[in-house]
Amino acid sequence: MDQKYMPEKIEPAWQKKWEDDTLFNVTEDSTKEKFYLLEMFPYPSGKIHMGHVRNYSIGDVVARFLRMRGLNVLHPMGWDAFGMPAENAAISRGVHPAKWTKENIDAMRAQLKRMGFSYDWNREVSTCEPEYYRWEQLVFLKMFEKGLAYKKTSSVNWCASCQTVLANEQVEAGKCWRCHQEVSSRELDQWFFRITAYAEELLDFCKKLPGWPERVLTMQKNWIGKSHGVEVDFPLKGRDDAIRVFTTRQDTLFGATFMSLAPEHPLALELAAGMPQEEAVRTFIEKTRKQDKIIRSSEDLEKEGVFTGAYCRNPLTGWDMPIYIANFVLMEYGTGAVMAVPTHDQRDFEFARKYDLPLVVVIQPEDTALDAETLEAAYTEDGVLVNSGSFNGLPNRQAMEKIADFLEEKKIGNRTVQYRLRDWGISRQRYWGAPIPIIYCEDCGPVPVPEADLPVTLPLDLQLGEGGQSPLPKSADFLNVSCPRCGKPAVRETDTMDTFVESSWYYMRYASARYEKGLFDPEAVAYWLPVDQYIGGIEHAILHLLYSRFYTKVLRDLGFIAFDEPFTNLLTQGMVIKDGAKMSKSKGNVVDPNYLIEKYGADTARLFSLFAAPPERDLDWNDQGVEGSFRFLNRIWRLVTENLEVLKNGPSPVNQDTPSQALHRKTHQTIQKVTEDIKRYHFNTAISMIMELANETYAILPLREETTGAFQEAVRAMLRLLSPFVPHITDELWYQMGGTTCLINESWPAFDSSATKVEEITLVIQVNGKLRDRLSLPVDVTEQAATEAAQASEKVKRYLEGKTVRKVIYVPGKLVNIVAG
RNA sequence: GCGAGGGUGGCGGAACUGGUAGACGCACUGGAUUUAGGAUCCAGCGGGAUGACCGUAGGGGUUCGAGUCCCCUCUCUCGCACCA
Repeated sequence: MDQKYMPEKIEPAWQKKWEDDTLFNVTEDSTKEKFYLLEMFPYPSGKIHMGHVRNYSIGDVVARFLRMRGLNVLHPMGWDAFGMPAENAAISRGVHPAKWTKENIDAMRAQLKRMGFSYDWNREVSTCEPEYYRWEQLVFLKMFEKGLAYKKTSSVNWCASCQTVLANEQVEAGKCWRCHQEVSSRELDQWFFRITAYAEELLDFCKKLPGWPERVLTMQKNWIGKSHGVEVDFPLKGRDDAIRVFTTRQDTLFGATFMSLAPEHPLALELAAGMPQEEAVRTFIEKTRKQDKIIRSSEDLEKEGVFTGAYCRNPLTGWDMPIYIANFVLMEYGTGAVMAVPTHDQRDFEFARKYDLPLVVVIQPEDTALDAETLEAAYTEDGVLVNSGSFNGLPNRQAMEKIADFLEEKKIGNRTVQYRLRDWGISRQRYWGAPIPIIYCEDCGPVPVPEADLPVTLPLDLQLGEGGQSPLPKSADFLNVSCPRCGKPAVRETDTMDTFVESSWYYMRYASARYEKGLFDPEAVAYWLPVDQYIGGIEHAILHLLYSRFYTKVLRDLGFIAFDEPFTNLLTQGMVIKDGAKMSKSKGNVVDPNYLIEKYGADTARLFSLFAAPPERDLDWNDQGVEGSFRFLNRIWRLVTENLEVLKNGPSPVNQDTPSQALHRKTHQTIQKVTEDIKRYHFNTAISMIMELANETYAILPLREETTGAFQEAVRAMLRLLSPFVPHITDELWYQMGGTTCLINESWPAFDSSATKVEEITLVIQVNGKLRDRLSLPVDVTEQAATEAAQASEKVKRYLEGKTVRKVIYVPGKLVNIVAG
């Protein structure tokens, strides 16, 4: 009696066999073409979710497919194991972060294995292990040496609920990216990575990453925010020095009527000193500095300022310009000083109206004169220069160049570029992270930990504080050391590194995960890296992907590696949606992969997540759709098990009868289509083509002597084509049919182009572009014969009645269009 | 506001360089089988007054022919947003 399809029985058995046979473990092999396929590693939260199932199913199809095509495929998995949820669990449940993390990793590893993903587990990496982060500390020291890691006091983003600092990239619309609480600002002594030193290269290589989605490159480009402009000196009245401003609108220079300084500008207080305004200026500066950073940089903040009492001179007009302190001017961008052109900048306009400052129109539309008195908003469009001395009459775009030339000639200013990108703040006032390998000595200042003393191990015997504060500053054992330079008592840095540092290089570690002599074995890295295909969520478009690109360039410049970009091709998969919303606990629309595996098996979970939508789009989860995928696998199961005797024999040659030839053709068309579709990551259409093949294979039943060969061929191809998607059921059926090798070690089926050829084609006949008939004609029909056949058609004749044929369009193999009127 | 990407049956989605719109699946309808339910199998399934018509957000254009190319409008999603 045939056995029912019971995934819960066969799947674990195959997973065990794969593991026992170390089927997925790879080594460097210079005789084979390598392919490094990587999916973003997960944070070990304890359970996989549908996003993981989808991400890793996509990756596994590609990995298994390329393996079958003969490539040496590196497909590793690991854990982004540092981070706050571990600390939160420690606080709420009293478990140590290390224990919590380890248990979660064990649970998730088991789940991933239960999904049947083809990872080389020998290369598993967990970033919270000293064997991993010690190399990150080494890189930190090298960066420190080169000035790429440095410390400065600055106003930083502070998340009160997470009790730590956030990088600019980790603040989303004023809220913490992780806990979504309001972010405020604090003055803190922080470590930074000098990512701005690579701004130009990070931007430039956007053009050199053709394998990345346009969307991601655009987001990175916007984030880096390069703008071209000029720096201009405005001489201070009564002093020898000048205020330097950055502007992208040098064409409006003649309209600059006052100056705005950031409250943090070094000259702010100095200029007001001794003036009647001094007290007002001091109060204003204090007030603004106390103000929340995010509120301060939001557009709807009322523009406010205060006059310093000082003046500078417009270098082109010679006018005296009052100098104001303005709350909307940011010290971190440009020079912290802005020349104010109220007629052509909306912010300056509002400011000028409020404080009754002069307005001068210098650009206006070609045919309309603007009146500064009655202007209701700044005119920011293009136009022609007026009130601008010798530049009058020039279109402003041209004037930009001319004025820039003029400024450079007169040595008043220089063309320059500015970036929006800021340096990456990596200090975190957290416990569960990689310690920053620095020691503070009263005499020597910050001293790097000697390389020989690495790693600086995170002590595991500490208890977390009540409010989530790091226990490191209170741990005498950790804290107290002697200065490596002078030997005097000193203390360790107690901040840990942002976890994005770990994820910036884990993909290199996989190349030689157990290597003990350095970050990685240079030969292994030279063989495997860069990653050929990276797959992950779009939410990392800026954060992780920009940091990784930066870190790669740093490692290159430190001499560790020879490539420029870490990920040659990037695929960003869409979210998993249910009932119109992203799956989330708060929405209550979460589907647990465990439940799916129990009810339908891993193969169904994989199949549905690949079939329901193309990878880049959001996937709408539908329980009935899952049933459909399960049903399909049952169909495949029965197709094989009910014809096992026939399938065990053979394969015998395909007969020449019509049904056999039709199935034979469909088999080879399917091989061709599925191969092409997997190559371009159109898994949903690949699967639907296999479904069609299954339908046609069923249609040939019941088997007769002469159709056996075609049937055997179709089934054997079908199982191999399906195996990257649903590896368990296909291996099971393959072995039942007498196979002795797992399908991942079989070769991918080749298609016979002569088999896909047809003798007859359906030619579409149109009259004036409208479909009127379909004719079955030989493939090699001549244009003349096709045209004649078309005009002979009864259906077509009716439409031609009373009309003259003016033209006939013939597209070989497709259609005949008769133009008549 | 700026930038990017989308709008195709009841639903998820197909359609390579312009050439049969709606593959495949879900849901639904009818039938077979069954004591019944489920499962399975067969058939149908864009709309419509069911032979000549209309249909890919709406409007215009190019073309023998447009979901696909061009222009305008609407709409949704995402990213950035006082960056001088």
